[in-house]
Amino acid sequence: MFIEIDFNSEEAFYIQLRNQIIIGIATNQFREGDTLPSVRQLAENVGINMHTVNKAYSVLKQEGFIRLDRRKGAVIALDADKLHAMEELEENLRVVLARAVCKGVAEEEVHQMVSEIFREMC
Amino acid sequence: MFIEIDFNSEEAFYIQLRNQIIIGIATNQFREGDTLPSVRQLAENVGINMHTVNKAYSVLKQEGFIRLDRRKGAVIALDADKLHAMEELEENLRVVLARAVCKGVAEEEVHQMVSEIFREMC
Amino acid sequence: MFIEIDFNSEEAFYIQLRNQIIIGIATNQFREGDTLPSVRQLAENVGINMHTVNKAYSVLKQEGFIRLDRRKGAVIALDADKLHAMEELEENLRVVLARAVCKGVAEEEVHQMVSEIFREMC
Amino acid sequence: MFIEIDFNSEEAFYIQLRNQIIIGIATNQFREGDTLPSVRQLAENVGINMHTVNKAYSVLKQEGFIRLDRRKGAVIALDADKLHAMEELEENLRVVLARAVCKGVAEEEVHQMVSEIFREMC
DNA sequence: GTGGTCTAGACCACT
DNA sequence: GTGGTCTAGACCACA
Repeated sequence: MFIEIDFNSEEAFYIQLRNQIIIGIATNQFREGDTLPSVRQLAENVGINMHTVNKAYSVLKQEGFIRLDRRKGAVIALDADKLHAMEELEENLRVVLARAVCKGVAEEEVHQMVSEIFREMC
Repeated sequence: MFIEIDFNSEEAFYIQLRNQIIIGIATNQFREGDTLPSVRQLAENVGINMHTVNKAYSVLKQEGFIRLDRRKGAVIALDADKLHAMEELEENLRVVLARAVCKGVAEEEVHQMVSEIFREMC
Repeated sequence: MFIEIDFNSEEAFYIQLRNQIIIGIATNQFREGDTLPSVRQLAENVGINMHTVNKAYSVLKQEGFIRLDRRKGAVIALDADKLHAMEELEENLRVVLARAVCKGVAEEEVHQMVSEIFREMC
Repeated sequence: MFIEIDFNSEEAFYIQLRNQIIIGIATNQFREGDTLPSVRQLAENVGINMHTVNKAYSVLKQEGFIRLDRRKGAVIALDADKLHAMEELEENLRVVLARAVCKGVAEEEVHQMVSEIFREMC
């Protein structure tokens, strides 16, 4: 899977990294049990510092997307705390949709977009 | 409208402020042409620094939700750059939905949640 | 309160720092709502790097001893997840007592030591 | 006796191994003079590297729980340096109890837990 | 002035 | 060779 950092983005590198890995999992490019590259290796590949990758991995662990195995490194492992995920989703959606609504996006358009994104995933 | 800051949140105060105001607009608590409270007044009400409110207003202006009028202060004024809004929405949704999908949330559940949020707005 | 780092200890600086702060809370030298020194200030006082103090604070937050307030910095705030605390305690005690038992320490001696330590605290 | 490694634990494998063996001794599953499995065998059983088992045994020796015999391998042999054990115990207890006290555990509960653990041992 | 982020380099513990 | 720890210095966002 390709992971790329946008060096001009506002978003912190470790957040970009985190998001791309999560999208990678959602699109089945990474599967439960797969191993992520070592911090050093990924850092070199994308051209950022080892410690920044480390931070991304720590966050992913804390958010329940990976676990850190001393032998294998970072392994995809989803804690299925769906209740918490639903709450988080709702809070996120509320903000994201509010922005869109203000700019005139219609409910139907959102539903279409959701369907489209789901087609890419799964 | 109630605006409240979570002082322990990870999110910067000015981002919390911005988000709540945008939700306020989407839920019609603020309408096109309405005036937001003065920087000083809002700062005092929610218990944060004037500079922070100022920053929130600047961001809102830059993102096309308000205009700053010398006499009236901050006035709700939506630039309806829908194309840009759609692109932004898609990018945001992609990350937000990926997180949910990983934790086992189903497409149907997302559609329901979207509908529910739209019911609260409009 | 005095916080001191033993530069010859096996234990990581940030763990020493964490432990001393926890003991400080247990002995009422820090009370709920008190503010810890800023990372820079504490780092200078004890003679270690700012980032190391930061790490200690992060761990304390994650373990539910402090919360990070953007205005006030690190504030003593105990999440009273007693159930989890009891489990953790039992696991810790099991190891600590096993070591003592092997070396001939008697149950009565442990009870006395526990009582003594509780007298220092509270 | 069952020895099991938690590959996702924060704790180093050799520390986990050491702790479990010490608990094994305290609970009389290993007795003075008994022989521990060979490094190679134990490594294979629990699924870790020989070097790691070796390290655990070295630490156990250094801490006075076993001696390493050329012919018999690792033999349970407790140096009863009780004074040192008491000091170590106190230091450990101070931290462990402080954590518990902060989360609202009462002295009485600790005494009960100590008694319970002692019942399992001996 | 504060913490957050990023980089960088070094050493060590662990596997 | 891997991650963990520590140090250090720089810049920025935030309050």
